[in-house]
Amino acid sequence: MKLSTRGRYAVMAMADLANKSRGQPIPLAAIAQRQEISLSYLEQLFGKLRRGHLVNSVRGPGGGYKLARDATDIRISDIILAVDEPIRATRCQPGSPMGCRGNKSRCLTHDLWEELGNQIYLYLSSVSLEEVRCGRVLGTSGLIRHGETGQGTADLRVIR
Amino acid sequence: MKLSTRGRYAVMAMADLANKSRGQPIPLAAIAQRQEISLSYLEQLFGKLRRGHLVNSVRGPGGGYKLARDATDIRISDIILAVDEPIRATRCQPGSPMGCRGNKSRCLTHDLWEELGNQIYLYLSSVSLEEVRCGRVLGTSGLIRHGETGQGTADLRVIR
DNA sequence: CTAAACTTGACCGGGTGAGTCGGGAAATAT
DNA sequence: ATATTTCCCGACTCACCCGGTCAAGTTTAG
Repeated sequence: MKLSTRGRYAVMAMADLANKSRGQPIPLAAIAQRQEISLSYLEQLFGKLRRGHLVNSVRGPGGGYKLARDATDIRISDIILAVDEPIRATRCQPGSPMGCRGNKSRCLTHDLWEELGNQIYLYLSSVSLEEVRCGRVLGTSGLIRHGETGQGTADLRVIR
Repeated sequence: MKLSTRGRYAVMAMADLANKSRGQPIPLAAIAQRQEISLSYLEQLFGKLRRGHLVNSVRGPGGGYKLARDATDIRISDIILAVDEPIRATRCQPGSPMGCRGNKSRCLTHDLWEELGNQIYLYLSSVSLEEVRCGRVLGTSGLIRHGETGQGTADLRVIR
Protein backbone atom coordinates (compact mmCIF):
# COMPACT_ATOMS: atom_id res chain seq x y z
CA MET A 1 0.00 0.00 0.00
CA LYS A 2 1.47 3.24 -1.09
CA LEU A 3 0.22 6.42 0.43
CA SER A 4 0.52 9.53 -1.67
CA THR A 5 -1.52 12.57 -2.45
CA ARG A 6 -2.77 10.69 -5.47
CA GLY A 7 -4.67 8.41 -3.19
CA ARG A 8 -6.02 11.33 -1.23
CA TYR A 9 -7.24 13.06 -4.33
CA ALA A 10 -8.86 9.90 -5.52
CA VAL A 11 -10.72 9.48 -2.26
CA MET A 12 -11.79 13.12 -2.30
CA ALA A 13 -13.12 12.74 -5.79
CA MET A 14 -14.90 9.50 -5.00
CA ALA A 15 -16.49 11.03 -1.93
CA ASP A 16 -17.67 13.91 -4.03
CA LEU A 17 -19.03 11.54 -6.61
CA ALA A 18 -20.85 9.49 -4.00
CA ASN A 19 -22.23 12.68 -2.61
CA LYS A 20 -23.65 14.20 -5.75
CA SER A 21 -24.66 11.16 -7.63
CA ARG A 22 -28.30 10.14 -7.61
CA GLY A 23 -28.23 7.62 -10.36
CA GLN A 24 -27.19 10.01 -13.08
CA PRO A 25 -23.56 10.20 -14.13
CA ILE A 26 -21.49 13.17 -12.96
CA PRO A 27 -19.02 14.80 -15.35
CA LEU A 28 -15.47 15.12 -14.19
CA ALA A 29 -15.53 18.83 -14.82
CA ALA A 30 -17.97 19.30 -11.97
CA ILE A 31 -15.86 17.30 -9.57
CA ALA A 32 -12.75 19.12 -10.66
CA GLN A 33 -14.38 22.42 -9.88
CA ARG A 34 -15.79 21.47 -6.51
CA GLN A 35 -12.71 19.69 -5.27
CA GLU A 36 -10.27 22.11 -6.85
CA ILE A 37 -8.37 19.42 -8.65
CA SER A 38 -7.16 19.89 -12.19
CA LEU A 39 -9.42 18.25 -14.72
CA SER A 40 -6.63 16.57 -16.64
CA TYR A 41 -5.30 15.09 -13.47
CA LEU A 42 -8.69 13.77 -12.52
CA GLU A 43 -9.01 12.15 -15.90
CA GLN A 44 -5.83 10.28 -15.19
CA LEU A 45 -7.08 9.11 -11.83
CA PHE A 46 -10.51 8.07 -13.04
CA GLY A 47 -8.87 6.08 -15.78
CA LYS A 48 -7.36 3.92 -13.08
CA LEU A 49 -10.50 3.87 -11.00
CA ARG A 50 -12.45 2.63 -13.98
CA ARG A 51 -9.91 -0.06 -14.72
CA GLY A 52 -10.22 -1.02 -11.08
CA HIS A 53 -13.97 -1.43 -11.55
CA LEU A 54 -14.82 1.15 -8.97
CA VAL A 55 -16.62 3.47 -11.36
CA ASN A 56 -18.43 3.17 -14.66
CA SER A 57 -18.21 5.77 -17.36
CA VAL A 58 -20.97 7.06 -19.57
CA ARG A 59 -19.84 8.78 -22.70
CA GLY A 60 -21.35 11.50 -24.73
CA PRO A 61 -23.32 14.55 -23.68
CA GLY A 62 -24.90 14.15 -20.30
CA GLY A 63 -22.33 11.51 -19.51
CA GLY A 64 -19.83 11.27 -16.74
CA TYR A 65 -18.93 8.78 -14.06
CA LYS A 66 -21.01 6.74 -11.66
CA LEU A 67 -20.03 4.50 -8.80
CA ALA A 68 -19.83 0.92 -9.95
CA ARG A 69 -21.34 -0.31 -6.68
CA ASP A 70 -23.00 1.12 -3.67
CA ALA A 71 -20.88 3.49 -1.60
CA THR A 72 -21.31 1.26 1.41
CA ASP A 73 -19.64 -1.46 -0.58
CA ILE A 74 -16.51 0.44 -1.53
CA ARG A 75 -13.68 0.40 0.95
CA ILE A 76 -11.12 3.17 1.07
CA SER A 77 -8.38 0.64 0.59
CA ASP A 78 -9.96 -0.31 -2.74
CA ILE A 79 -9.55 3.24 -3.95
CA ILE A 80 -5.98 3.60 -2.83
CA LEU A 81 -4.97 0.29 -4.29
CA ALA A 82 -6.57 1.26 -7.59
CA VAL A 83 -4.66 4.50 -8.10
CA ASP A 84 -1.44 3.89 -6.20
CA GLU A 85 -0.22 0.55 -7.30
CA PRO A 86 1.65 -1.01 -4.44
CA ILE A 87 5.37 -0.78 -4.38
CA ARG A 88 7.50 -3.00 -2.31
CA ALA A 89 8.51 -1.34 0.92
CA THR A 90 11.08 -3.64 2.37
CA ARG A 91 13.92 -4.20 0.03
CA CYS A 92 13.96 -7.90 0.60
CA GLN A 93 12.88 -9.44 -2.66
CA PRO A 94 11.29 -12.80 -1.94
CA GLY A 95 13.54 -14.66 -4.29
CA SER A 96 16.63 -12.56 -4.01
CA PRO A 97 19.94 -14.19 -3.23
CA MET A 98 19.98 -14.24 0.54
CA GLY A 99 17.98 -11.07 0.58
CA CYS A 100 16.75 -11.13 4.10
CA ARG A 101 15.68 -14.39 5.60
CA GLY A 102 18.66 -16.48 6.41
CA ASN A 103 20.61 -13.34 7.02
CA LYS A 104 20.72 -13.47 10.75
CA SER A 105 20.21 -10.12 12.32
CA ARG A 106 19.60 -8.14 9.19
CA CYS A 107 15.99 -7.41 8.57
CA LEU A 108 14.85 -7.84 12.11
CA THR A 109 12.69 -4.95 11.09
CA HIS A 110 11.07 -6.94 8.33
CA ASP A 111 8.13 -8.11 10.43
CA LEU A 112 7.65 -4.64 11.78
CA TRP A 113 7.05 -3.05 8.39
CA GLU A 114 4.96 -5.90 7.21
CA GLU A 115 2.81 -5.61 10.26
CA LEU A 116 2.55 -1.87 9.89
CA GLY A 117 1.41 -2.39 6.33
CA ASN A 118 -1.26 -4.75 7.55
CA GLN A 119 -2.28 -2.27 10.17
CA ILE A 120 -2.76 0.48 7.62
CA TYR A 121 -4.55 -1.79 5.23
CA LEU A 122 -6.75 -3.00 8.00
CA TYR A 123 -7.81 0.46 8.93
CA LEU A 124 -8.39 1.66 5.42
CA SER A 125 -10.48 -1.34 4.59
CA SER A 126 -12.53 -0.86 7.70
CA VAL A 127 -13.83 2.43 6.38
CA SER A 128 -16.37 2.55 3.60
CA LEU A 129 -16.75 5.35 1.11
CA GLU A 130 -20.21 5.96 2.49
CA GLU A 131 -18.79 6.65 5.92
CA VAL A 132 -16.41 9.21 4.53
CA ARG A 133 -19.15 10.76 2.46
CA CYS A 134 -21.24 11.66 5.44
CA GLY A 135 -18.45 12.32 7.89
CA ARG A 136 -18.97 9.16 9.92
CA VAL A 137 -15.32 8.40 10.31
CA LEU A 138 -13.43 7.72 13.53
CA GLY A 139 -13.93 5.20 16.20
CA THR A 140 -12.67 1.99 14.62
CA SER A 141 -11.86 0.83 18.08
CA GLY A 142 -11.89 3.09 21.11
CA LEU A 143 -9.13 5.30 19.86
CA ILE A 144 -7.04 7.48 22.09
CA ARG A 145 -7.48 10.94 20.74
CA HIS A 146 -4.17 12.74 20.98
CA GLY A 147 -4.24 16.38 21.98
CA GLU A 148 -6.05 18.52 19.43
CA THR A 149 -2.95 20.59 18.98
CA GLY A 150 -0.76 18.46 16.83
CA GLN A 151 2.06 17.50 19.17
CA GLY A 152 1.72 13.76 19.18
CA THR A 153 -0.71 13.66 16.32
CA ALA A 154 0.87 11.98 13.40
CA ASP A 155 0.78 13.74 10.09
CA LEU A 156 1.77 11.46 7.38
CA ARG A 157 3.53 11.70 4.24
CA VAL A 158 3.51 8.36 2.59
CA ILE A 159 6.75 7.99 1.00
CA ARG A 160 8.99 6.60 -1.54
CA MET B 1 4.48 11.06 10.74
CA LYS B 2 6.34 10.62 7.57
CA LEU B 3 7.26 7.18 6.42
CA SER B 4 10.31 6.85 4.23
CA THR B 5 13.30 4.63 3.84
CA ARG B 6 15.17 7.01 6.12
CA GLY B 7 13.01 5.89 8.96
CA ARG B 8 13.49 2.27 8.06
CA TYR B 9 17.23 2.59 7.96
CA ALA B 10 17.21 4.37 11.27
CA VAL B 11 15.22 1.60 12.87
CA MET B 12 17.47 -1.04 11.36
CA ALA B 13 20.52 0.73 12.69
CA MET B 14 19.02 1.19 16.11
CA ALA B 15 18.03 -2.45 16.29
CA ASP B 16 21.56 -3.40 15.36
CA LEU B 17 22.92 -1.08 17.98
CA ALA B 18 20.61 -2.47 20.64
CA ASN B 19 21.66 -5.91 19.60
CA LYS B 20 25.40 -5.53 19.74
CA SER B 21 25.77 -3.06 22.54
CA ARG B 22 26.71 -4.33 25.97
CA GLY B 23 27.56 -1.08 27.58
CA GLN B 24 30.42 -0.25 25.29
CA PRO B 25 29.89 2.16 22.42
CA ILE B 26 29.61 0.75 18.91
CA PRO B 27 31.31 2.54 16.05
CA LEU B 28 29.15 3.46 13.09
CA ALA B 29 31.49 1.69 10.74
CA ALA B 30 30.49 -1.64 12.24
CA ILE B 31 26.81 -0.93 11.88
CA ALA B 32 27.32 0.32 8.35
CA GLN B 33 28.99 -2.92 7.45
CA ARG B 34 26.49 -5.23 9.08
CA GLN B 35 23.43 -3.41 7.82
CA GLU B 36 24.89 -2.56 4.44
CA ILE B 37 24.21 1.11 4.76
CA SER B 38 26.71 3.71 3.64
CA LEU B 39 28.71 5.17 6.48
CA SER B 40 28.17 8.77 5.45
CA TYR B 41 24.47 8.23 5.35
CA LEU B 42 24.47 6.67 8.77
CA GLU B 43 26.39 9.60 10.15
CA GLN B 44 23.66 11.84 8.89
CA LEU B 45 20.99 9.74 10.53
CA PHE B 46 22.78 9.38 13.83
CA GLY B 47 23.24 13.11 13.94
CA LYS B 48 19.49 13.40 14.14
CA LEU B 49 19.13 10.51 16.52
CA ARG B 50 21.60 12.14 18.84
CA ARG B 51 19.84 15.47 18.67
CA GLY B 52 16.66 13.57 19.46
CA HIS B 53 18.34 12.20 22.58
CA LEU B 54 17.95 8.60 21.51
CA VAL B 55 21.67 7.86 21.44
CA ASN B 56 24.80 9.19 23.07
CA SER B 57 28.09 9.49 21.30
CA VAL B 58 31.59 8.79 22.49
CA ARG B 59 34.39 10.25 20.48
CA GLY B 60 37.87 9.10 19.82
CA PRO B 61 39.33 5.65 19.43
CA GLY B 62 37.15 3.00 20.98
CA GLY B 63 34.26 5.40 20.69
CA GLY B 64 30.94 5.08 18.93
CA TYR B 65 27.30 5.28 19.85
CA LYS B 66 25.26 3.91 22.72
CA LEU B 67 21.55 3.90 23.33
CA ALA B 68 20.58 6.81 25.50
CA ARG B 69 18.04 4.72 27.37
CA ASP B 70 17.06 1.13 27.67
CA ALA B 71 15.79 -0.49 24.49
CA THR B 72 12.52 -1.31 26.21
CA ASP B 73 12.05 2.38 26.72
CA ILE B 74 12.48 3.46 23.11
CA ARG B 75 9.42 3.34 20.92
CA ILE B 76 9.69 2.96 17.18
CA SER B 77 7.73 6.14 16.74
CA ASP B 78 10.44 7.99 18.63
CA ILE B 79 12.98 6.89 16.08
CA ILE B 80 10.88 7.80 13.07
CA LEU B 81 9.97 11.18 14.46
CA ALA B 82 13.62 11.88 15.13
CA VAL B 83 14.87 11.30 11.61
CA ASP B 84 11.83 12.10 9.48
CA GLU B 85 10.54 15.38 10.70
CA PRO B 86 6.79 15.38 10.24
CA ILE B 87 5.35 17.12 7.26
CA ARG B 88 1.77 18.16 7.01
CA ALA B 89 -0.26 15.66 5.04
CA THR B 90 -3.59 17.31 4.50
CA ARG B 91 -3.25 20.57 2.72
CA CYS B 92 -5.56 22.40 5.07
CA GLN B 93 -3.36 24.80 6.97
CA PRO B 94 -5.02 25.53 10.29
CA GLY B 95 -5.09 29.25 9.80
CA SER B 96 -5.49 29.35 6.05
CA PRO B 97 -8.25 31.41 4.52
CA MET B 98 -11.19 29.04 4.45
CA GLY B 99 -8.75 26.17 4.03
CA CYS B 100 -11.02 23.34 4.89
CA ARG B 101 -13.37 23.72 7.81
CA GLY B 102 -16.22 25.93 6.81
CA ASN B 103 -15.94 24.63 3.31
CA LYS B 104 -18.89 22.32 3.29
CA SER B 105 -18.19 19.16 1.43
CA ARG B 106 -14.56 19.73 0.67
CA CYS B 107 -12.25 17.89 3.00
CA LEU B 108 -14.72 15.30 4.07
CA THR B 109 -11.64 13.20 3.87
CA HIS B 110 -9.88 15.34 6.44
CA ASP B 111 -10.90 13.23 9.40
CA LEU B 112 -10.01 10.09 7.56
CA TRP B 113 -6.38 11.03 7.05
CA GLU B 114 -6.05 12.41 10.49
CA GLU B 115 -7.40 9.22 11.91
CA LEU B 116 -5.12 7.14 9.74
CA GLY B 117 -2.20 9.17 11.00
CA ASN B 118 -3.24 8.43 14.54
CA GLN B 119 -3.61 4.80 13.71
CA ILE B 120 -0.09 4.57 12.36
CA TYR B 121 1.35 6.54 15.20
CA LEU B 122 -0.50 4.39 17.64
CA TYR B 123 0.92 1.23 16.23
CA LEU B 124 4.47 2.47 15.96
CA SER B 125 4.44 3.71 19.51
CA SER B 126 3.11 0.41 20.73
CA VAL B 127 6.26 -1.34 19.63
CA SER B 128 9.51 -0.95 21.54
CA LEU B 129 12.95 -1.20 20.09
CA GLU B 130 13.58 -4.18 22.30
CA GLU B 131 10.70 -6.04 20.74
CA VAL B 132 12.10 -5.45 17.29
CA ARG B 133 15.56 -6.42 18.44
CA CYS B 134 14.52 -9.89 19.42
CA GLY B 135 11.84 -10.42 16.83
CA ARG B 136 8.93 -10.11 19.23
CA VAL B 137 6.81 -8.07 16.90
CA LEU B 138 3.22 -8.77 15.87
CA GLY B 139 0.12 -9.18 17.87
CA THR B 140 -0.73 -5.67 19.03
CA SER B 141 -4.31 -6.81 19.07
CA GLY B 142 -5.50 -10.05 17.61
CA LEU B 143 -4.58 -9.19 14.06
CA ILE B 144 -6.04 -10.87 11.05
CA ARG B 145 -3.12 -12.25 9.19
CA HIS B 146 -3.75 -11.82 5.49
CA GLY B 147 -2.70 -14.60 3.19
CA GLU B 148 1.04 -15.13 3.20
CA THR B 149 1.14 -14.55 -0.51
CA GLY B 150 0.86 -10.86 -0.86
CA GLN B 151 -2.59 -10.39 -2.32
CA GLY B 152 -4.23 -8.32 0.36
CA THR B 153 -1.07 -7.66 2.27
CA ALA B 154 -0.25 -4.02 2.15
CA ASP B 155 3.20 -2.96 1.17
CA LEU B 156 3.71 0.60 1.93
CA ARG B 157 5.49 3.39 0.47
CA VAL B 158 5.09 6.38 2.65
CA ILE B 159 4.59 9.14 0.43
CA ARG B 160 4.56 12.80 -0.30
C1' DC C 1 -22.94 16.70 -38.47
C1' DT C 2 -21.62 18.69 -34.45
C1' DA C 3 -20.85 19.22 -29.86
C1' DA C 4 -20.25 17.15 -25.38
C1' DA C 5 -18.04 14.24 -22.95
C1' DC C 6 -14.79 10.56 -21.99
C1' DT C 7 -9.97 8.05 -23.41
C1' DT C 8 -5.37 7.58 -24.09
C1' DG C 9 -0.74 8.35 -24.10
C1' DA C 10 3.10 11.18 -24.38
C1' DC C 11 5.29 14.74 -22.11
C1' DC C 12 7.45 17.87 -18.59
C1' DG C 13 9.22 20.35 -14.60
C1' DG C 14 10.24 20.73 -9.89
C1' DG C 15 10.79 18.82 -5.40
C1' DT C 16 12.74 15.83 -2.50
C1' DG C 17 14.73 11.91 -0.70
C1' DA C 18 18.83 9.11 -1.03
C1' DG C 19 23.36 9.19 -0.86
C1' DT C 20 28.27 11.52 -1.22
C1' DC C 21 32.15 14.40 0.00
C1' DG C 22 35.44 17.04 2.40
C1' DG C 23 36.86 19.22 6.10
C1' DG C 24 36.91 19.60 11.12
C1' DA C 25 37.00 18.59 16.20
C1' DA C 26 37.47 15.57 20.12
C1' DA C 27 39.61 11.92 22.45
C1' DT C 28 43.00 8.52 22.92
C1' DA C 29 47.34 6.21 22.22
C1' DT C 30 52.23 6.35 21.50
C1' DA D 1 53.33 16.49 19.92
C1' DT D 2 51.63 13.61 16.49
C1' DA D 3 48.97 10.32 14.63
C1' DT D 4 44.81 7.71 14.61
C1' DT D 5 40.21 6.79 15.40
C1' DT D 6 35.97 8.23 15.71
C1' DC D 7 32.24 11.44 15.67
C1' DC D 8 30.45 15.96 13.58
C1' DC D 9 28.52 19.03 10.18
C1' DG D 10 27.21 21.30 6.23
C1' DA D 11 27.18 21.67 1.34
C1' DC D 12 26.51 19.20 -2.59
C1' DT D 13 24.82 16.00 -6.41
C1' DC D 14 21.81 13.00 -8.63
C1' DA D 15 17.91 10.56 -10.11
C1' DC D 16 13.38 9.40 -9.50
C1' DC D 17 8.75 10.18 -9.39
C1' DC D 18 4.60 12.79 -8.43
C1' DG D 19 1.66 16.21 -9.69
C1' DG D 20 0.11 18.27 -13.56
C1' DT D 21 -0.41 19.50 -18.76
C1' DC D 22 -1.33 18.81 -23.69
C1' DA D 23 -2.99 17.04 -27.73
C1' DA D 24 -4.77 13.79 -30.13
C1' DG D 25 -8.51 10.46 -30.49
C1' DT D 26 -13.51 7.93 -29.85
C1' DT D 27 -18.04 7.46 -28.55
C1' DT D 28 -22.63 9.04 -27.99
C1' DA D 29 -26.59 12.35 -28.05
C1' DG D 30 -29.28 15.46 -30.40
